[in-house]
Amino acid sequence: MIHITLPDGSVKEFENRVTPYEIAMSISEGLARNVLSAEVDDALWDLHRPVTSDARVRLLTWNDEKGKKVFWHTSAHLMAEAIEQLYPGVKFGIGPSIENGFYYDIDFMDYTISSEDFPKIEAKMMEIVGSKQEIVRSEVSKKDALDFFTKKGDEYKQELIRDLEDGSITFYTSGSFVDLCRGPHLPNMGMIKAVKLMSLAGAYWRGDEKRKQLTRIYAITFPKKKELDEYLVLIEEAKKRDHRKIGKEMELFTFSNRVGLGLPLWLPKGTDLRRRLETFLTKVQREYGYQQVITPHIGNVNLYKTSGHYQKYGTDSFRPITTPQEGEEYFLKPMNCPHHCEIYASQPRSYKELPLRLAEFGTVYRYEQSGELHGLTRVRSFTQDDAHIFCTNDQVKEEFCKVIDIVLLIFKTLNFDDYVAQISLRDPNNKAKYIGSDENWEKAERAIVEAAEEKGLKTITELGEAAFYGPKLDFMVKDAIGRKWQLGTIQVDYNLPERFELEYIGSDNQKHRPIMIHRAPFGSMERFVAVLIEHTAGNFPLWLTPDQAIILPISEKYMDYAEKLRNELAAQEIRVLIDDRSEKTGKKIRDAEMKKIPYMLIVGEKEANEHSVSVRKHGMQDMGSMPVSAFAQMLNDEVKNMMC
RNA sequence: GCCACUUUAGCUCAGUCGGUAGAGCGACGCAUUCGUAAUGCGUAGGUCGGCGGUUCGAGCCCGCCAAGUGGCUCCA
Repeated sequence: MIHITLPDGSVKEFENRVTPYEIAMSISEGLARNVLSAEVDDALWDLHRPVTSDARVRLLTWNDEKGKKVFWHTSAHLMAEAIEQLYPGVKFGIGPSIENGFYYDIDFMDYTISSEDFPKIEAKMMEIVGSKQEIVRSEVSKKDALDFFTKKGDEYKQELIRDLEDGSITFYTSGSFVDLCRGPHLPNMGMIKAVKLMSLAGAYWRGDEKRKQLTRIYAITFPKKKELDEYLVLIEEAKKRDHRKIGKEMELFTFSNRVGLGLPLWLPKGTDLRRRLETFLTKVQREYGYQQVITPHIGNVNLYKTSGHYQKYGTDSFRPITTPQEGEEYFLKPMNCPHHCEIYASQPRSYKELPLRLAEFGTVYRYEQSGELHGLTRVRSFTQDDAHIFCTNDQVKEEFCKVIDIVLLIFKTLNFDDYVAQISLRDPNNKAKYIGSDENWEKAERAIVEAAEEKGLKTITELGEAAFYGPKLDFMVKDAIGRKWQLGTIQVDYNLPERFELEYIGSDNQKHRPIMIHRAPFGSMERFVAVLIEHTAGNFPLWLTPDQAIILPISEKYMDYAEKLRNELAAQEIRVLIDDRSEKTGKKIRDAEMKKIPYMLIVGEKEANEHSVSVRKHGMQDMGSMPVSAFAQMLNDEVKNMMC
């Protein structure tokens, strides 16, 4: 007898072997129909692979992330099988499941393939699905595995096998298609009811730029046709939130080839919005004891030799600027910290001055490969809401807490609730590659972990992701189509204080080295605004939006009143426009709605006589009329309530 | 930078078989003076991304280049 413990704690007894499928059957037929895979003592398991000893078993369905992964991984095999049938002789790299679907990297040899071939491949996949072929797991020896793919002539699989341990290698066979795979898989392809090939991309074998580029096909599958349709609608909706589209429509920013790639031009309305964010943060930072500084956009090559960036990145960055007479070399600044270090070093510092917090909205320039540029999220010129905190070892934790407070205040003010904080620590097995003493690192890492904990952040911890100069905490959010971006960042740095020989005089009258914390709660203004646009779909909070209200006169007869009204509201710091076109009210409302202006003020004879406005809120119906003063009060109250 | 695709009016897009370009929105003008999501009529606006080739003739076919999009690699 063996004992199977289910997630709810119940225990079932079976003869000496049982498959997860049989376990599902013993619970209900419906479950058995829907179960995709299983988890046996934390290992993923094929449905028909027997369990032969006591174990904890969790049955996985489409509703489990892990169940989806198995479903999509099997789908990758399905796609590969279809492609092998259509293009005999192609070679396969890897084909994993991803967050939404899966991909397969394929060497198409002499075949050329484009998205026009997708329907053909999809049809072949559905044909294979129709045959409901079973998927069979087999354990093979390393030698047999190598022999198989040597014979097949697939050097990519051979390379993968060479890195594997003998005795742990498994093949999965479906129809004529045999693939090296850890599994597990669906018991048969028949469960896949809808397939869609999404896109095509080049991908270097093993992510190495120097190796061959394979063709990556992204695709997704579903157990129900309806779910595919819903997914496609979701993607269409997400595209409507794309900050590049909304940024153009709302006249926030633009790009010009003549100015250069990846160099954003902020239009008046976008600048307006950005300035308000900057003013907001500046005010918060003042309360937190920051001092504003301004530094130039370029720095002498020696600055970057001192900082170490020249040695590390000099050849990858923009080329230096050379002065005509003296031949001095300057670089566009790729970061603000070296300049700020020199401000710190400009005078002797006492421990009584620490923590010293220097803040700057500093525009930096970084070379990014042309193919990598993307709207406002990946550019070559951007403005960091940068600050550097110079403090003692003992102050690191408190400073971290305070910065987290600022980030959370911003997120709360802007209703960002879907973020993850990533703590990046040292690789414990390779401490040698990091600068700074063991003792300091441990203290700083502990400080970050504790600070994140105290602030109740939802965190993930990544070992080995720390920069060589210190551990860090990054705030990650997703854009409209699910891509993850780093926004806020807090980084401890032992390196620059060392390189710039920064010092302070302690209470013991001895010289000490400060610790530096880099931090940017927005990250960069460009990226933050991009994410904000996608987050709000352009419906910015009232305090941020470029235009808060628009006056819609019923006819030209009420233009005088509209003008008077505008002046009155503008005097109360309300940003208001007038639609003075000779259009019908319905048309003006429609246009104002589409421009996402929060308040529409319809004025005609009645309002002019009463000194009132008829208010319509964006996305809502008529709110009725109210005195002008009441409207102004309401607006200002709304703004006040938004500022946490 | 690499792979694939895309590029037609300010925007969104159509353009058949190769025969010198169209729509809607927007802009402008005229009429209309209007009460909660599109008033009517008219006008202007295009070296069809650029350069070269094939052809009697190229938006359409071919080549090169540029930019955009989706990825890869990288991101101090």
